[in-house]
Amino acid sequence: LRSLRSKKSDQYHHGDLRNALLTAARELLEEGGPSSLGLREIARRVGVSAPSAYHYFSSLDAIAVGLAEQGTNEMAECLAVEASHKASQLAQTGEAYIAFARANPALYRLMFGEGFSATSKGGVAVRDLRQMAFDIIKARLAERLPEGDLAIAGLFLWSLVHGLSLLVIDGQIEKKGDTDEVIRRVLELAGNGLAVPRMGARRRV
Amino acid sequence: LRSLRSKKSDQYHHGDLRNALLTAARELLEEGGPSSLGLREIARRVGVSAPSAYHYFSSLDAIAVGLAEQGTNEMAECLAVEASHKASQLAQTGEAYIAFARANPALYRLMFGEGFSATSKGGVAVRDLRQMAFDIIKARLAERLPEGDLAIAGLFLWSLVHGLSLLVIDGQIEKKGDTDEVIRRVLELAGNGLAVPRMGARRRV
DNA sequence: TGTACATCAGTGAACGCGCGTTCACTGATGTAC
DNA sequence: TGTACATCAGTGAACGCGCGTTCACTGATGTAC
Repeated sequence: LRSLRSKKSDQYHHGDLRNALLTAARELLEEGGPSSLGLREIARRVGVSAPSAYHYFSSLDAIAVGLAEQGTNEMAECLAVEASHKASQLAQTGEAYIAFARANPALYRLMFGEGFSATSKGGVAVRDLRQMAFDIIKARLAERLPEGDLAIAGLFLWSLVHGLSLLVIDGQIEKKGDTDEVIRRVLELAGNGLAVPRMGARRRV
Repeated sequence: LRSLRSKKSDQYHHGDLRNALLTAARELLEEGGPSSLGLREIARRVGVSAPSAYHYFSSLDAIAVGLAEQGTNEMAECLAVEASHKASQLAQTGEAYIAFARANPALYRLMFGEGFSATSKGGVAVRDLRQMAFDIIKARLAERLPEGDLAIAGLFLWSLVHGLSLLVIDGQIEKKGDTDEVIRRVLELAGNGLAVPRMGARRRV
């Protein structure tokens, strides 16, 4: 490709415009949230006219779906990392999940439909992507739980990490205390439950 | 008030325009999601000119905050309902929380900042409202747990019901099975935890 | 090596739209006398 | 009971804006001969 040979950026043919658009879109997304995504602004950042985007995406919506796809793939990679101890694998998966959301807060929200209009077909495309993420979580759980409990246990764990991710992203956790430590302790409760402490089973304080 | 005496709706002075605007805004919100809120459309629905709204709200953002306030108050009422059995109070509070979100999905999302631009001051106003909801949850927990565990346990429970609410709202739970039953069983896990089942402690299947 | 040509990536101008907000106003209300 | 008046709720027109998308185009590219 010409673009790989020449660094001159002011040439007529860009050479990798699709990726350049996605990259700019992603920066814009993280700067201003899902609702700030705009085709004209994306093109502006790449230094290209707005209509040129239509050679690669059929609409602004399609760009957003492209970002969500990127996000899903990256998240899958993060969750696939091998745990260092088999025993704490679940907690580590949960932490990896939340770490991804914290590193890409607006992308994470986009992946859950924020910014798509209620009528857009992008919204349903994104829902299917989410299912992939869920399947990964369930696969992790399958190594530890009987199959009958899997659906409910998976939903339980997904709800927990999803909710916690959003609360952390929203700045809703109290200031005091290290955030990583707080996350670790909340996930720990996922294993133990909230039941009134049984004798001899002291919870860490 | 004149409006309470007369039913003629085509009079120059509306009489209760502020509430009428909020009501119309709320309907619009639930129809099209937080991003569909528009001052002109709200006024249109009430049958009033757009600028008239400025007698009651300083901006569109202020209307959205007004809706979020309504939502927070209503949610607080839902959570304050006395539990029928002391033992299952926590689960019932969780179910009430999720029931509110399901009944007012777009309002619930609005309460968590969706639809506010990243730079708007409405966003921070809404965050303070959320803290109120959290304090109620913690107050519920305080009746069952030692104070030292309260912050983490509260965050655990809040994360779980928040995440589950959103997943249900988003239509992300599997079709098969009654949704209420699924919610009940997930909340049940909050008490028991995911730990590998201990002998004699059979989980319902 | 040179030239004609098909391909198609990127352009500039324009369309139509609806938005939030401001402004000077008009019309209804209730009160003071 | 009647009239002048202050108040202020609601209006119509306009401003300026930026958006997503379409269109006919232009300019660079690489290939076939």
